[in-house]
Formats: sequence, C-alpha cells, structure tokens
Amino acid sequence: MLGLLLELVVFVGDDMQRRLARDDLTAARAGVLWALRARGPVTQRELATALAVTPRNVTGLVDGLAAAGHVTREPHPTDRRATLVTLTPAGTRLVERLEDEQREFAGLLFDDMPAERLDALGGGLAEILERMRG
Amino acid sequence: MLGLLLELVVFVGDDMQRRLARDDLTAARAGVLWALRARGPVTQRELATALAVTPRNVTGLVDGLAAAGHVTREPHPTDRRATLVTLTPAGTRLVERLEDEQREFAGLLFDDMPAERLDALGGGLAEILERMRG
DNA sequence: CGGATATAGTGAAGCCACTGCACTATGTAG
DNA sequence: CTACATAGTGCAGTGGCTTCACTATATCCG
Repeated sequence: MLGLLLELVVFVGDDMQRRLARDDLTAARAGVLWALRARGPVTQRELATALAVTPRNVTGLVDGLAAAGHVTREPHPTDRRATLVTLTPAGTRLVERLEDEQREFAGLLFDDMPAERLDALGGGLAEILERMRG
Repeated sequence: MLGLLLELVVFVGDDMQRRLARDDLTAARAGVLWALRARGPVTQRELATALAVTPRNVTGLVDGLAAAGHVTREPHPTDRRATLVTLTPAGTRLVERLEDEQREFAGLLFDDMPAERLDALGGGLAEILERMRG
C-alpha cells in the first residue's frame, strides 16, 4: 500500500518534470510562476516565504525566468530596496497553457472514472493528507 | 482532485527527504542503498541502469556512501574493470532501520483505516498508476 | 535630526544531483 | 594480435539549494 503510494509519487513527480522540461522549466521555476499567477506582482522576499526557500535562491530563480522572458523585475513603488517580480505577457501565456495542460491531464486520469470510485479515492487521499500533517 | 494528488506528492516527497536527512542521506543515495539491499553486491553499471541514471553519476553517489561508511567497493571476481558495490554491516543496519521506519510510517497512515476505505484507496491508486503508464 | 537597527537583494563560496565527453584499463570477438 | 566494446572516472558545466558577508534603503527612537 505504501509502496503503491510511493510509486505513484515518483511517477507523478517524473511526469511533471518531463512536462515542464518541454518548456525549459524546472519544478522550482514553475513554482515561482505559479506563485506569481496566484498573487500577482510580489517582492522576492514574499516569493521566498511563499516557496519556503532562501531569498538568495529566489534571486537565482528569478534570474533564470527573466532570462527566458517570463518575468521582469520592476521597481517597488514605495520601497526602493525591493523589486516587484512581474509576469510578462509571454509568461502569463505560459502559465495559462500549463494550467490547461494540467486540466487536460486531470481529465485523462479522472474523467471516465465511476463517481463512486472517485469519491472513495478523494476521501482516502484527503484522510492520508490529514494524518500526515500530524 | 488532481490538486489533492499533487499536494500529497509534494508532502510525501518532503517528508521522505526530511526523514532521510536525519541520517545524512538524500533520495539518490538512499536509492542506491535500497537497490543494494534488494540485489546484493552489484556493479556500478548495474546500479546505473537500475536507478536510470548515468554511470558517471553512480560514481559520485557511491563516493558519498563510501565516505559515510555505508558501502565499500570490492574488486569484481572475474572482471577486473568492474567494482562490486557492497553494503557494509553498518550500511545494512541503516537500510534495515529505514525499512522499519517506513513500516512504522505505513502503519501510522493505514493501520486504523477501515478495510473498506483502504480497499477503495488501493483500487483508486492502482487505477491511476495504470492510466499514467499510457 | 541622527544614530541604531532591521530589511531587500545580491556576490562569493560551497554541497548535492545530474549530464556529456574524453580517457584509461580491461575484456572479447575475429 | 588487432579491433572494438565495456567499466569506471577526471573534467567541465547546469540547476537547485544553503550560509555568510556586504550594500542600500527603510524605520524607529532618543
């Protein structure tokens, strides 16, 4: 049972990595994009706490995304120490496409699954997640 | 639903990483230990194909494990190019303890879960895994 | 106002996982 | 005995991640 779960974890992780790689993205960089999508322009500090990584690390991630044109550093309107990391139009399009692909993927996995089984699965996953938080 | 799954993936992954870190291990190094546990002394080449990584990478991983005393490089009895990576007694004890911890963890997650829900969960996970292979 | 202190970001250095390429030593087939 | 294949590793480079030190700016308070 745990074996099944771990196998799934590895499988999903690898699959996601392959998908992202097709857009020259990595999990970490995609995480930044995702956070920006959810929160709008934010400070690197905010990104650091949101992603639970070092501010120094955010610098590097943003460097990469900026080089790829997905993101720009804008001056913060009131705090001249800070920079606002902002999605470019291209970056926004990319995130939206990733969201579409993800929806498509979810459809592939769950769409023609009997509602009963789907509910059972959801309940089981939720319960595991709950227990793991303890 | 997919969100739930992804959350679980991240959670399980992080948790595992933390566990391994307590023994100064990483996922990659633990994978080597695990493979050795399952197959006994093997060639680095075999490890490379078993773990689906470059032979070059195995060299580094084995270096690390050897430095920590979990593993030794023994000469291959017939092929003088090859080295047999072998678990030391300490390494074996470590892997066994990891297995115990994993069993304990599994117990924490599943032990007092009603059999019905457990079955449903197992079936759901298996089906997802099945679909993902396509 | 002015000095102490906190904060945002980055350079430098370093660890780990991973890769490709080049090279040595050895095995193997013809 | 000569080709060619194979096992392992040095070298170089990428990416994610960390800590420490440092600059620039903000803020708080006497």
